[in-house]
Amino acid sequence: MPRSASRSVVVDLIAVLAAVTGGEPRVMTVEHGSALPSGPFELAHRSLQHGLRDWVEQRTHHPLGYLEQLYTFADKDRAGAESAARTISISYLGLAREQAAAAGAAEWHGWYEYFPWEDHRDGPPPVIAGTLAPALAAWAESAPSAAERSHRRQRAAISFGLDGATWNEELTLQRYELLYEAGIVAERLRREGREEAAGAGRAMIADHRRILATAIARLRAKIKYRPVVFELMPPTFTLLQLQRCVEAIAGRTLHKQNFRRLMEQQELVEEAGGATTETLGRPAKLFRFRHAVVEERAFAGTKLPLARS
Amino acid sequence: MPRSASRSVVVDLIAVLAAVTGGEPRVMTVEHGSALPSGPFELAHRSLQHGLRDWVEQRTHHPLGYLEQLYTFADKDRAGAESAARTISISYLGLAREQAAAAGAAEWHGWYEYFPWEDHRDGPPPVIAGTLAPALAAWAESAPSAAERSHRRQRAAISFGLDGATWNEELTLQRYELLYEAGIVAERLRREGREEAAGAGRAMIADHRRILATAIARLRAKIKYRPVVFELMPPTFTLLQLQRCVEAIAGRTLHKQNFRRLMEQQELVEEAGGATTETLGRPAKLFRFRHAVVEERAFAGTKLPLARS
DNA sequence: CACCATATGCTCAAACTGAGTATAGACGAT
DNA sequence: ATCGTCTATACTCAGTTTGAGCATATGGTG
Repeated sequence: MPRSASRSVVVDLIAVLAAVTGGEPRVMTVEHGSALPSGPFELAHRSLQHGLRDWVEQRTHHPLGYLEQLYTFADKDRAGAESAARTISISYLGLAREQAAAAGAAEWHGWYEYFPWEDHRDGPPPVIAGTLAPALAAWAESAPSAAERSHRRQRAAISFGLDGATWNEELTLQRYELLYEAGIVAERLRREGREEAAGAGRAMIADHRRILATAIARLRAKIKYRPVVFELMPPTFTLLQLQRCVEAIAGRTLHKQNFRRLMEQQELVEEAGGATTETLGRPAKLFRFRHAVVEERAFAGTKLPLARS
Repeated sequence: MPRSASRSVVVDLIAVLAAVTGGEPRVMTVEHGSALPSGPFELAHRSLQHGLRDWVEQRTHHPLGYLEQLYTFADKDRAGAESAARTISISYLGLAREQAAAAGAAEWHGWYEYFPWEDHRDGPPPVIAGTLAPALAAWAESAPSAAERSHRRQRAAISFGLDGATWNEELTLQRYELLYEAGIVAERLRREGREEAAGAGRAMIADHRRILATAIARLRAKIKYRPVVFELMPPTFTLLQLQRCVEAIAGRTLHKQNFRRLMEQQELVEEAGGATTETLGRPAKLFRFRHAVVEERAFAGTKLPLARS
């Protein structure tokens, strides 16, 4: 593998900016919700991270709390027939607070518009049993061999929690890719010049919806072992607001008492004094995030059965 | 952020190929251990992943079990003074089996050569107390303000498990970056034209050691919630061999009985029949990985306190 | 002032985890 | 032949964590 320069490659950045407002997770879009914000890779910036941060903060007029690299997409056929040149897209996931999301002329769209099957907060959404499950079943049956049919059925069942399998909210990307492979989402049909299907969520240009699926999957996984939720919250909040925010992202409901216990025993929050009066019922205490713990503790991932030293 | 093409960008791929042989984790290198294998981004391949896989398999003459994208590095000053053009490096982490690692003319180096402070299998390595801790303390004391001094001390203590803090094996990248910032690793000193320090591990060209640190951190985290160890094992193995492999990667020892229980209750392995005679003492049963479980189960990440539906 | 809605606290059993002790099977030395 | 050593495998147990219920506090509303 000799070292030689490969030119004529276009590099751009794509940002998935997420916020939770009014109990709904939203993503910043352009082109009336059909694309994620993107732009050329600027040579001027010291680092990718800095360039993107500057650009985002300029656009939202608010500091951006959290930013991490998501994935670099470079498959040959990802842009569809639209572009001839090879494009590499480096995507980032950013988290913004409520106020930031509300302000400015930026377009924010609820991310379940694009993935209606991902919101299980009120139980399994009807689109699964009504549209997706039958379409996936048809796709499975259309396989050439019996082995392949069985394999497809199993993949569909595991991804979508069918046939008694339990729903796993972290499989967002696998689910989207399965629907793409099965020809159920519009992006795939569009590629092949066919009619667009209804009921499989709102489409985006190129592979932007796949990038959004990647972001959702990453955030759903991350929220469980790093205290990133707080990047989405206002300075003070009630525990229920915090729980609602996690639920919005995870797309499922949590056990209230256990969620509280978890927050308290991890010492991630402290009372900020005061209480909300806006809500009905007994007023809830206000809390704030203990920034100190992030520094004090190195948030470990999961555990291995360690031996004592 | 108008759409416009940015040319004159060099894109290349860097592979971190890991294997565990003889209880030591190793990484494939070129240039006598001073660089990771890399090459230009080929436009011909259908996808990044495919291109890299072909190249690696050609080189090692063995199928590559696992391959995932690691990170895309694009900071302006990462290549040092050596290169004028802006380079983007897309790095991948691949796992190879023992045989693959042993065969061929490829150079494999133990990764603890580069990170001697990361191997805690025989307790905290002497290099920490002997070299790193004093150097970090000096660096902390050299800070201009008291607040900064205290902050530096805390960072060092948490990263390296000093002052009673517990060692967290997943912080490999943070530790390397801290040592870089403190001017303790050779890469930093080299940049500034100073003498190279001894005892802080073997250096690599450009930012290759940082990329290796990223790979180690990722693998250490991943091994806990995805069954990727098996990609490093031969077809059949004893449970102790499996444990030694995990220990080699994690850089710490595990509790034997609990490790076994974990393996068995997760049904990740099944008896392959037969036993090893090579070892002293009672022969150990041979096991094989149950590939089926990967398909059957969607390996969830960590847990949230879910409510029943 | 009863009632409603939400917040917060308490309890308990099932599951999981860390870690110890005991037994089994092969080999070599006495 | 037997004993000791070494490793593998099995059993046990207490402390902790988790899932989930019930109970009580505290405000507003009719």
